[in-house]
Amino acid sequence: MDEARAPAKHAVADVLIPVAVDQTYSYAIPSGLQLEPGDFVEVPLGARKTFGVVWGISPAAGGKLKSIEARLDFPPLPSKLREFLDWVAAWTLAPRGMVLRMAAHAAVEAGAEPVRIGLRATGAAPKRLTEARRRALAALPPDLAPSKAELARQAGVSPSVIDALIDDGALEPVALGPERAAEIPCPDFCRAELSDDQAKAAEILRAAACENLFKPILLEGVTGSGKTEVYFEAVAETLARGGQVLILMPEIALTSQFRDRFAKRFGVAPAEWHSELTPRRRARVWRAAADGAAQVIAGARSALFLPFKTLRLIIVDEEHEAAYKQEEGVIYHARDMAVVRARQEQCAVVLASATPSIETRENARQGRYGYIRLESRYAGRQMPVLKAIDLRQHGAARGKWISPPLVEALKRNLEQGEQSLLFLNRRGYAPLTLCRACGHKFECPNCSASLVEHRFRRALVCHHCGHVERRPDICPACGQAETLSACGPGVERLAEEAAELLPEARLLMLSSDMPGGTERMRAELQAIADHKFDLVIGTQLVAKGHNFPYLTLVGVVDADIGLSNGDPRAAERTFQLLNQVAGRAGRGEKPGRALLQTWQPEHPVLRALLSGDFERFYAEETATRRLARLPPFGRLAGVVVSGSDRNATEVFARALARAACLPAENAGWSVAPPGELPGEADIAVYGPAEAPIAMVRGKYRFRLLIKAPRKANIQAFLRAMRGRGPKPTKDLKISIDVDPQSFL
DNA sequence: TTTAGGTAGCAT
DNA sequence: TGCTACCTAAAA
Repeated sequence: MDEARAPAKHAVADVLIPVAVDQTYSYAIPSGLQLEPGDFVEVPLGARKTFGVVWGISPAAGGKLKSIEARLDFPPLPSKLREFLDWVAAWTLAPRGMVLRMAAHAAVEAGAEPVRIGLRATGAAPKRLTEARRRALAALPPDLAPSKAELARQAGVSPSVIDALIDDGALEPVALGPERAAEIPCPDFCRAELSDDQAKAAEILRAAACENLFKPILLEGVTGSGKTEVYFEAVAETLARGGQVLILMPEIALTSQFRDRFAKRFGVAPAEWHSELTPRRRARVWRAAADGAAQVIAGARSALFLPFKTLRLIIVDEEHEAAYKQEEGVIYHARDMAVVRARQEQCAVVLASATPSIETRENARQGRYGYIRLESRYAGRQMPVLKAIDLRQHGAARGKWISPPLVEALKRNLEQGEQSLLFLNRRGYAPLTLCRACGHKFECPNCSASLVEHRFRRALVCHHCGHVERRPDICPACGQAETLSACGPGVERLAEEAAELLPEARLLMLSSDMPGGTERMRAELQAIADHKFDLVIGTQLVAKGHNFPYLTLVGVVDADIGLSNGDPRAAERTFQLLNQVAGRAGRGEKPGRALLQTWQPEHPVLRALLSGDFERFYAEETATRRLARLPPFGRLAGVVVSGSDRNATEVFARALARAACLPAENAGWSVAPPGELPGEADIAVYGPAEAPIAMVRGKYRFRLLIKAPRKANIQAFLRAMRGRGPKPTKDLKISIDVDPQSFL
């Protein structure tokens, strides 16, 4: 057929759109529109319009297609990022559209950058020179032009004075360029003095950063060993070579002290990325990542999806932190995905921690990751001395929680003018409220967890789902007054006790549910660092990230909390947390110590912390993890759900068993990695990576794979699910016989 | 994720 | 019969 006379055929763009579908949609490319993969476009979708990203271009196709409306003015998504997004979607079983949304939303949500208008003196004198006008002109800087509001504020005049000056022709508006999203860090601004150990470690990281090859490295160093200074050297090296650096951090609260340290080393603060940024700022940082203007971005887990132009180094700080798990929407583990992204970009990735996760430690041991260790504290500082207080011998008085030896230590520390921390990882006043007359227990109506009394708020709160109710004065079950009794300690109660014991101490209680938000939290953490308090009582909030140079004594009120809650990671988590808390002591000039109140000083976690023999702990814990096996299931089909969140996983396994009309005992949960699921179950159900399941306000949301030796098992299972059991919801997505690949 | 289009339940 | 709340399928 004569090409020239055939009806005009348009090339077709396969566009990924930010909705919960996995496929790309095909659109006709209008003639005259040049498109490349990665380009942002506007497309019609049903009754509305949305943005999308061109994933591929094919020559032409039959059928009627809707047409692309326009090419949007955003930096195109680099191909490596597109591959990464595809990979993440496949791994997490999330629709690719949702992964795209996560990565591109920031660019689009803020809309067009508003044009900034500044003011400049024309040189012409105003017709009338009042005092206010004189002040306004005097406040005008010679070089750069401020905005109208800014000038009015600086001169202390009302904006109408400025307007009048513009009308008079004394000032003229000028268009200003967009605000800079990032300053330029200087690799040699202020080199830190490194110890021999640090220098050696830094050299290895620097070399890795130069190679332009995928290289994961675990940087393990005791609290206070100066890991940050060490990886800063790799950052400096990367900057010197013109590459971009991503520094992932678990919490935003961390960033204020971190940015100071960064600024000290590199002259300016890094660009930041986290959920508290305004949409406008986010859009700017996004662009700055894409055009290379932001050379270093420090951010929370979602920074992993920024469109870096030349990403050459990723740091995952505190890699063991559970905050790296995204548990809603696209469910992923940012630490693992950081490794994947590094592979995609062929660059180095440094996982830093004092107490690495079992997985990372194991990867290092097997040689899949490089391994660097810093054994001693920086600047000759000593590690804190850890001691157990055996509660079987030195129990606290009835209704009290601070044991005599700890009371003694706190008093002495106060007398010496030094700062102490009492740590209890339990918010509120008391974890349990009972009626002494009838035994009624206050439970959450949604999740049947016991309600925690918050005395300051005069409320009973469910820490599981957020349910709040007023604390009644009479028992709702038996109607008697004054019989309700608070059982067990929370930080509020501990603060009460401490205030009685040390009335003259300047005391601060800190927990994440205090009103005032991040702002106030930061101020209070700073006040602690400035020694404005003698005694701090806090939850794990005080354990993370912040340095308190005057803190010399840490008292852990209940070192056993969390050891027996059934979570397969309980031991690991407790070990990490207690190490972090204890490590707060003695970071300044004076040596520190930590006293751990415990009922079980022989527990492997306590033993490891007290002896400092982490090696043995890791070996034992890894072995335990490997051995985690399910009870044999006999001839009946069983359900196994794998994942590390014991609560959600187990609940879900049970729900599935019920749906499939199986006895509850045939449901189990496992922490085995997907490839190593125990063989006993006829049917194994497992989710991707770390977090197959997210619990959303009492409902469960599932993304699943089902694996079974025989297809008949699966069919029977599905039939049972569709039949008598609870109806699967739309959140229950089941795909069959798909094996997630190992990510390395 | 968003939205149009259906259906059940209930008041008019 | 109209209205709303709730559910579901489809979006190129």
